Amino acid sequence: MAGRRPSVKPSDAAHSPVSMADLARELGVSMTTISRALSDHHSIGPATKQAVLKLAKKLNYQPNRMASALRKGTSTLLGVIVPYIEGRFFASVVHGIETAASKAGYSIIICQSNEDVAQERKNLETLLSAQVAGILVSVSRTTLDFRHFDKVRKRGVPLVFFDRILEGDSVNAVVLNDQDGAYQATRHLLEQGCRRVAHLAGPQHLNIYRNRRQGYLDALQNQGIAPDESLIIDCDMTLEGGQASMKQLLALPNPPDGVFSAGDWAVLGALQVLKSRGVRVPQDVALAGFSNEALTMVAEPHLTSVDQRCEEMGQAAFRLFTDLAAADGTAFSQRQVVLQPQLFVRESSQRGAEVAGNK
Amino acid sequence: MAGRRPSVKPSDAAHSPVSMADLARELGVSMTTISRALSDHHSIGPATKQAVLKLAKKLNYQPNRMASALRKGTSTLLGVIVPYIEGRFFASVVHGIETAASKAGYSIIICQSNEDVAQERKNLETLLSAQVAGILVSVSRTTLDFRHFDKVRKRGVPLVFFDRILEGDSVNAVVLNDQDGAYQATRHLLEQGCRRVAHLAGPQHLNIYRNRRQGYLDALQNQGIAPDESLIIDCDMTLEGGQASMKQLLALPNPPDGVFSAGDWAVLGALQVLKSRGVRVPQDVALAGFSNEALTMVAEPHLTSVDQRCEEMGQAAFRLFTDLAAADGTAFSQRQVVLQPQLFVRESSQRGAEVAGNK
DNA sequence: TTGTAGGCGTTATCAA
DNA sequence: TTGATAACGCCTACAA
Repeated sequence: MAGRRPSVKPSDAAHSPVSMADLARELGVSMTTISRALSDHHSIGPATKQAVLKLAKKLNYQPNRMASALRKGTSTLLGVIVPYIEGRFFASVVHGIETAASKAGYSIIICQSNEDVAQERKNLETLLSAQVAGILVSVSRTTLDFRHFDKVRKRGVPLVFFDRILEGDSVNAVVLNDQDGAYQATRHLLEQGCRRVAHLAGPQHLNIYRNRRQGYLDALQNQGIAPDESLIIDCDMTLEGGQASMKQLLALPNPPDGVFSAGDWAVLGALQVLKSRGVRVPQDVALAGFSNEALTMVAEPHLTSVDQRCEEMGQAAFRLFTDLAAADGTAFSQRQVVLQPQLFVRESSQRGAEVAGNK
Repeated sequence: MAGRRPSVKPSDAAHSPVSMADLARELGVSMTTISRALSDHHSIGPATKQAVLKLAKKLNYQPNRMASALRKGTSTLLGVIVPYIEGRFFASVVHGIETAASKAGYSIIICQSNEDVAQERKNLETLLSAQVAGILVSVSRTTLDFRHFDKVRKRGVPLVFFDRILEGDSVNAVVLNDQDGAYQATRHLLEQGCRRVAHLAGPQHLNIYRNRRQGYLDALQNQGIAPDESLIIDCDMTLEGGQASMKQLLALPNPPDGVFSAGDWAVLGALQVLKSRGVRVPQDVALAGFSNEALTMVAEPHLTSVDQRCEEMGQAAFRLFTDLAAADGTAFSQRQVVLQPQLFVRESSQRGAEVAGNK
């Protein structure tokens, strides 16, 4: 191809970018004309417009979004705050947001709160100071009130919460119907013939885990089964936590024949304990988890799980932002988008004739 | 806690942020004074300085980073381009970058190229147009030349590549010593008594997979073993690809007793095939993978794998950026940082007395 | 259809 | 130690 690049010249110093003023000077017209040509304004001669565009391309003109934002008072930057970016869920949501945002001409600034309110507060300041057009946030585990978000509202910056929200407050949010997901999973276990379904419950101060527990209870009630408190185990949703919980359940005088866990790692822990004790899955104990992590397809047997629609959540969050931005601060009426989760049935819960594959 | 928030006032319109001019007016001093007080400039009376800071806090003043950047010609925004954000590797690297960056007062803008050069080109324009202070990039799979990066250099914007780089070109980069990682893994298999070690090789146009293959060959040579071409299988590094590759290997007249895969998903596929055929792991065939994905601890037996030091890579990339920025365009001499991978030995390759646990 | 001029919020230069 | 003033690059009344 092109010959090898000449060795870097020492005097290859920063080449200042070309501005509208440069184009104007070059063409002998005013900056207004340039501006209009580039922004596809009406009232501009097609000839001049073409000339401007051509020169812009030739000189490799790049608009300065900062200057534009400063002038217009609104940028094309979007702030996103997540507890952490690692792990399937948030990474996928961010993927969804970024994809939708970049299509619409927005860039996203990512901040991590590391599950710390203080950091979350700082993130908010950083983003406001960067003049973002909107902020999308999933609150940290340690966020107990909303006061620090008031600044954002006062500034008229659209604010959208996703997944983790503080309940009892009126906010714009995109959430998963965790309750229904849990209901689906539990009902499925019951339909597979389970009579005593246990629940590994997550930290109850988080809305998502409260809702999953409620969905579990709903499914039992719907089948006329009275909940048994000894079958509901508090669990931190880790692998080890799942193992401990399962041991606790097996130690019961009347152990369960099905387990619905609010998380996949915990249900994996449960599976490991069952296998180590020679308990058959799903014949003796059927299992279902929540999140549809990659591990569900690695474990043996494959684990039934509830999918959280991560990408859709990201897309929906972005759309909600654009809606709010379009409403232009006039109607900050709180809007909630609720996504429907989907149960993926796999071997760990399938007691029927043949074991259906992945899907 | 605090009483319930009053219902949203309809006239709760966008409250324009307080600027330096506001502070100046309020205190009856000039904007220059305000600026100096806030930027901790010398030559300012301690009394005035205190007054300014106090008022700033009271009125909740937030500096406008855009205006500052416009004036100073350099922002505190950092652009990051990755092929995709999902998946453990890039998410972790981004985590590392963000953590280091936010400590230093930078915010990061994330772009995904979706493994597409055209998109990558667009990302670059977007970032330049956002006036970022630097760009960190892991090139897409379809990037075959560097021309589109020249613009970045011409602008004097520090450019750092990480993990995936185009070889033969002089760039600033942080990479993993893939060759050594592969060498470690292969040597380990040989030390466990394997005589015929196969290799599942990734797409050879990517430097990382070429280097892993080379490391494999080096280890063989180091033990005086002549490489057997039939034991080196081209694989797309997916689960299915790993399955197919393993079947191919088992069909050989003289099948291998060890497999080093350039990726974890492929080695998982291999494991599945071996188990389904009743071949014992690690006794009959020992396995090792690359990436140290979460799945290595889920599979049974746990999989030996090479860790990529994702977070360190992110940190190192950011540090390299700051170094370049400090050099101030004077010395764009290419600098390479090479990280040392670490082999995590687990059950899938451990033929010794007792099977050591994780870590 | 085109041009002039002022300003977005900040910082740097100069003079007081 | 402080203040007036001019930029940075862009947009947009308003005037021509």
